[in-house]
Amino acid sequence: MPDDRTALFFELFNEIGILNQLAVTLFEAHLPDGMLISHFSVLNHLVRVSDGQTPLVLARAFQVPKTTMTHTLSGLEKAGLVETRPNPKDGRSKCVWLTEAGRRFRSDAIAALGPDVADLSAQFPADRVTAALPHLTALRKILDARRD
Amino acid sequence: MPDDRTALFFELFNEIGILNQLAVTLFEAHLPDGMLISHFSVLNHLVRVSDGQTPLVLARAFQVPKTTMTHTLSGLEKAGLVETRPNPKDGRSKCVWLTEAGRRFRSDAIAALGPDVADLSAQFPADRVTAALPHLTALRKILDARRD
DNA sequence: TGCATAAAGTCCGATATCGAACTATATAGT
DNA sequence: ACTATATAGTTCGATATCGGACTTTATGCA
Repeated sequence: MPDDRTALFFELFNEIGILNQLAVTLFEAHLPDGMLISHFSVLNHLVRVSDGQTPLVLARAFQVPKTTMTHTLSGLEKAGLVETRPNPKDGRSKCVWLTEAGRRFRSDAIAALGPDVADLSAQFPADRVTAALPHLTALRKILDARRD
Repeated sequence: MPDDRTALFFELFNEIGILNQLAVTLFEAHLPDGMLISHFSVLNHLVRVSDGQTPLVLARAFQVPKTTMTHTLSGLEKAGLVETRPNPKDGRSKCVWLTEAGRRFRSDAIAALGPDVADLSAQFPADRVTAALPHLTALRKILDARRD
């Protein structure tokens, strides 16, 4: 009966999947060699929110399994973009800190993406972003809460 | 200077990435054993749009590399959900056709997802979907056109 | 017609992702 | 304090994804 509604949600998620695909491809084209969106996203998150967070908190922020976050962080650490220290509050845990190189890498990446973003925002004005974003955020929170 | 705009787009794509993650996880939880969203999405596309399309057309529809589509289709074919026949118009090419099992699989999957979607649409009404969707579609088309 | 270039699909190698099982530490209940 | 259970993180094995190279067939141009 609410087959229309089902179809509507499928269409939404389909569109989200394709957009994600396109955005990842676009962004990764401007990142150096082995760096992926997953790496950049974590660095960006650490700058925007704050560093010193634990891997598990980061995994939850991006909604990826913790094994995936372990792998991503090990790549960042090997590249010298983050460093980890024991969590003083919890012996099982670690905290992830940005290095200077990590901050620089993030800045450089943003600068490299600048022209593309400028181009994009010429065709897709900021007010359309701000029109769509609250809906997406709301939906994300609902899905997030369901995942219990 | 338009650093705000850059940040805004990053936020949008970040939200899209997380939503994609959540949606894939939610959907795959209801698919049988080895079946993934990639498989379901292709079946759904073949039903909604039409079957008989070539792998390359499908790859473009989902914005994935053609090697990925080859792999996904081989999984579907091995499972007996699609079959391929030579393209009568082009000797290099094949056409992908749904089997009865493929149509049934897609129906069953949708039925299995029904309760979740119903649940979701109770919390996130259809008009919010229809409010957000045109923006996403427009952005997708812009990104799509850029990729030349 | 013949030849150069492009396009469709596959194969291969590298690696990102992820679930399951494991280790070490914390927490809760008695 | 002691034991049972839960949690943080890693390791391991399987596989999805993807870029690059290759094969085969089309197409464009002389």
